[in-house]
Amino acid sequence: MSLPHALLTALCEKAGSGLDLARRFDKSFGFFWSATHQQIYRELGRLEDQGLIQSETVPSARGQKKIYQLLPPGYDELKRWVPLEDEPTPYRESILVRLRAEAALGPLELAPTLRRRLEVHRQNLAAYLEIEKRDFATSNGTRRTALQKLILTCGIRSEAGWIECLEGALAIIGDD
Amino acid sequence: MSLPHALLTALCEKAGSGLDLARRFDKSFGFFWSATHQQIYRELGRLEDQGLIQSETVPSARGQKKIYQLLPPGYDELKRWVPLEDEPTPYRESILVRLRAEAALGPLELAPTLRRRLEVHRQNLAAYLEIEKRDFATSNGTRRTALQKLILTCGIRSEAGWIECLEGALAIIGDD
DNA sequence: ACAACCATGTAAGTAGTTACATGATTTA
DNA sequence: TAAATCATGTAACTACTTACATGGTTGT
Repeated sequence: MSLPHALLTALCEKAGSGLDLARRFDKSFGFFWSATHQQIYRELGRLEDQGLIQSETVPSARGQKKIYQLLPPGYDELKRWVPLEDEPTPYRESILVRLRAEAALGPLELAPTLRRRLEVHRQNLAAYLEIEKRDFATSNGTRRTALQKLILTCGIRSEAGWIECLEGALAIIGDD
Repeated sequence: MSLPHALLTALCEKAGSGLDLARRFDKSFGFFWSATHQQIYRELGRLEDQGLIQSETVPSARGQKKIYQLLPPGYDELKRWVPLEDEPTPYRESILVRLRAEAALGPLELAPTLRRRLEVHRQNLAAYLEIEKRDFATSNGTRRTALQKLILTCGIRSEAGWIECLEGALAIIGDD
């Protein structure tokens, strides 16, 4: 439900085209709000209809690019939204459902699936640590960078948590 | 997308009515797959149509209860599903979007919202620790209880992670 | 010429949310 | 007798996913 505000935030940081945004959502931005390019294009259209952002068609490179930028009303909307009450995202983790079913139904060859997930989270962790080293090497900068670093730390902690959880599960179910 | 399998797992553990399941999903089960009663009733209907579960209408207490139980085909379907490839749930955390916007737009009275979220996660953590103390006091039981404990530990770690993250954010933005 | 990529979309389907409806039974 | 709780649903809506469409440009 906060896709529009995620996009406004991204555009506030830097103007860009739909594809630019899709790429940012695939990388760093997508850690806290993932979205596909279809969602992004549709939502950019809505935000422009509402007068919160503005596009400029640029006949650059290949095809035609539409560079979006934040307008003052979009700025205001974002400021209004930020301090609103916030509910935790409903938790839905299919891997934990699988583990619970495995607990109830006995050995079911779940180990390969767990190992694949483990590999994914190890790679995520490595990527986040790389970003931390590259972008936040120098300790405490501004309030802004401190907050950005905190968000990254949150992601690092999350990935580390998954790794511990999955290693623990593999230790219990063994190699089936 | 795994609501049907979450329900099959819950019914595999113990038969029950729609309301029973809704209550279980509000408590322990909901930690790894949350669902509202509307979703649950609809999905139970579908699962019965597919012949995976069976209901027996019991004229008990108030109203009429429909007790569902897992049928052999439901059992088989669950066994088939457990070891399938599993993708991480797309990450969507509006509070992190708010923090990122706060980083970009300067002080915006976000502290009260952060404190409310912090309180939620402290209560969740306390509840999980209570369950751990109550249900998993004795160390290593069966494989089954070891897995259930692991899932709980995963939840404890997640809540502890949020608490650290939110305390860190409050330390940076102060009391606005 | 053809593959790979840039760039923006449409269409159809599934999953989840929000609001409301219904009726019975216990408790105050 | 009114409120709270048990118990099961329907209807309408929004968000997200999956598959496909289109057309231009660069590199081989």
